[in-house]
Amino acid sequence: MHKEHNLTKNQQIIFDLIDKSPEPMKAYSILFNVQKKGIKAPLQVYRALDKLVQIGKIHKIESRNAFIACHNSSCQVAKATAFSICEICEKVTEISSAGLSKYLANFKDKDGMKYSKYNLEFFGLCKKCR
Amino acid sequence: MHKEHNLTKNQQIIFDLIDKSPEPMKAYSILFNVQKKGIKAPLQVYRALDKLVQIGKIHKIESRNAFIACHNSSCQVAKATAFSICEICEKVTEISSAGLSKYLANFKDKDGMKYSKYNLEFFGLCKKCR
DNA sequence: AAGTTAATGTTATAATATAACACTATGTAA
DNA sequence: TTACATAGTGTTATATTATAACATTAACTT
Repeated sequence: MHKEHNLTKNQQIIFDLIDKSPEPMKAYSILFNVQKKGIKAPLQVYRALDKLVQIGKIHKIESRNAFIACHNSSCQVAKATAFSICEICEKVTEISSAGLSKYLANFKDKDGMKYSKYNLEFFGLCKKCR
Repeated sequence: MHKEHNLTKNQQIIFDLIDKSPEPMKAYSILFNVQKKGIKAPLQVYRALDKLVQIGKIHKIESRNAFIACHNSSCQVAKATAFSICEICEKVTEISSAGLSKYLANFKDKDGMKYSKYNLEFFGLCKKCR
């Protein structure tokens, strides 16, 4: 569940674009798409992306350097993320599994260390590509 | 458990360097360190890294664009990796937990999809930094 | 010895991301 | 309502990470 943040103009433009995209978007592809709206420089994009990630409106898919909108109301603001990634078509889906998130949130390593955050990426073939 | 691969000269040089490093190494830092051994170009480094990742001798820490040697004899050749990362000192440790790897290897999503591979990164503060 | 596959060396360039600085907008508190 | 702090903007330049393309060499296979 997202605390409401009032997005600024740039943040809103970039969030809307990512939110409408059926697939993760890369920073320079975002840049290309918003140039007609007056966002001209990479830094403007990266700044908006940083903020959107911070507040949990989008997530970064680390293995792909790409960004998707968060559609998981149970995800704890960028603190606990899990994705499935198809290695053929590159489709990415956010996983929301109560069991998984509970298991990982409570995971302790050998030293009893608990973690404040995690990111999990599963790879395989999606239905279509199998 | 690693199948034995005969590393080539470049692969061996680069593996040795990473293996001796107490922390993950970045590609261009590797390049800098092996230039005296005759490896002059980024591509030579990236090619060796690709191969080493493929055969499971090293892993890439995706959130850091850095590489560490695999010290986990139970890790299934780059198919199932988990790390803890300290957000202050950036210390990275490979996690080997039979419970965790069993849980993740058997994880199925809502559609019953099983995955052939995963990568998990936990973030928090290490003992020293707490 | 010929064919195949993997690795190398090299130059160039693509793709991803941040530094630094001057300026503007917004919210908060006296 | 002014002044202060904080966050966001616009801009130029540059750093960092990664791959394309091509000619060559090494190693393995039959």
